[in-house]
Amino acid sequence: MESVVAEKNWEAARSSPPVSELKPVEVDVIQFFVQFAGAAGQPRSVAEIYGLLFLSEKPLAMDTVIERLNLSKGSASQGLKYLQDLGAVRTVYVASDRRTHYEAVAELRKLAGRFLRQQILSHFEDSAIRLENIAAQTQKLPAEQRKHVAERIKLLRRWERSGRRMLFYVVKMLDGD
Amino acid sequence: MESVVAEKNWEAARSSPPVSELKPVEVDVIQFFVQFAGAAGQPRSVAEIYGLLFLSEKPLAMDTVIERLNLSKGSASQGLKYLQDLGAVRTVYVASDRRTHYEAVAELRKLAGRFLRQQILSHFEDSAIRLENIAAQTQKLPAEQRKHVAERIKLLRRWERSGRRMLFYVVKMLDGD
DNA sequence: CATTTTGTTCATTTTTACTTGAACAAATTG
DNA sequence: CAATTTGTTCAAGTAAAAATGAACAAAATG
Repeated sequence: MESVVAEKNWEAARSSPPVSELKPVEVDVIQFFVQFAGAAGQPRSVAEIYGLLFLSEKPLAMDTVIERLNLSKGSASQGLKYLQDLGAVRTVYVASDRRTHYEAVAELRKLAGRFLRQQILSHFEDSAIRLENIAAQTQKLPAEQRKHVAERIKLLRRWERSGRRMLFYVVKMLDGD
Repeated sequence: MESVVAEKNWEAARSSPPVSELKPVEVDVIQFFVQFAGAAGQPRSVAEIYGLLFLSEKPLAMDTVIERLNLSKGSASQGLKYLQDLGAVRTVYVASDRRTHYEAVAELRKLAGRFLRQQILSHFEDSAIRLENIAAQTQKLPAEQRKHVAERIKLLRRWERSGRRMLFYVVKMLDGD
């Protein structure tokens, strides 16, 4: 019995607004984002932050994110910065509160479009040039090998163009609707 | 002087066919695949194996792969199995050689199609059901929250459908050409 | 059927990616 | 301008992913 009372006192004596546990819905939605982030090669903490903001009715300050998700200051700061750079989160001014508040960008176009551009398209950046360089090396090869290798590299260059075209196409589809 | 001779003897005495170092072109092409694999969340060793086979004129046995890439037996075995399951590599029978030989599947359709199906599409598998479950939970929420949360989950479901549709579309594009 | 070759499996090690927390800087408040 | 709040950075710790190599199994050879 005593222990219960003690616990209650401790609860009551805690620093001002008691940290609200995540509600079941929140847990599930965040979990949903986390699982997707896994597929997209994004760290768990980033997905958690986005999920929390996505479901939140109003913008949240970093403190709140830290408390509700039990994250470290570092992860929260870096994660929010990352999301902001990605364009998945934007800052919001809240009157009479010094702290920066964040809200989720919830438009698939922007979200997916920027993600594809930054995470995937960037990998195509120098690949064309690199393939040129490789193709150049072909010259120095003995005749028998040259033919086959050149063939393969030609194929690679076709793939590169196909991939690029397809990506642009997908991005365009997203933008258009 | 003696030491040099000794080295030469040692060289000469090595097990039958000397392990050929990777040629510059091979290094570059493999490096190309490795960098791409990074973007696609695939392990380096797998990319190396595929790269080597891609450029090889004839199918290679596991031994050769191990020697030329300096891989462990384990990595080679697992990597080849993985690539085979993915459909990126196929086995080839070579007369008068007991060992299994492997060659790269070099058709973008098959390659990318299977990759998208196995690595991405699978993540969409249960997501629809999970979103249903989440939506159901909405009922238990106090009225004020319910509206907003329900809205968000509806949005999520739209995203899920969009993503799915787009993926199917891309896969179809690949198959069709 | 003993021996060698070929290949798989998996516990362990190594490497990489992620997270933490403390030190610091900058802005704000009284 | 001292004290507090807010936020960033980064060295160090932790967890997750990948690679290794030894033990094992299966098939082939002589």
